[in-house]
Amino acid sequence: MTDFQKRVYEAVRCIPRGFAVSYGEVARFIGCRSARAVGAALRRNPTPETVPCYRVVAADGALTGFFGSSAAASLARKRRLLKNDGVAFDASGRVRKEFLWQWTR
DNA sequence: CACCTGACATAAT
DNA sequence: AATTATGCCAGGT
Repeated sequence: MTDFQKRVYEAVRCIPRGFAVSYGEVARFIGCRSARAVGAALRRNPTPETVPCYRVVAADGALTGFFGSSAAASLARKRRLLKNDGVAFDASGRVRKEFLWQWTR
């Protein structure tokens, strides 16, 4: 477990139920300019019970991957978890903007 | 050390 | 709205 990964997981644990944040937002919060690096850290989530990685989505609300895969079935699972949290989606399957959250600056 | 690959983001076509 | 080009950077090889 690298130091970078710890920072990512710690940040993601703070995302409140019923909201989603973008990879870029997580990156910015932990002081990194690469959203891709965040995705790489979440690619293999070691503790799904304590790190709700399904609450992390693309900047436009799209679901780009889950459980190490971007397959439709994985994304559907991710969508179900978010829905279960009360998050709503638009017609094109993206998280509605009013459910996108971010750390207060 | 030098590539290479992405669960990304943004600007320019 | 959709596609392309660039920048990004941690991890693995």
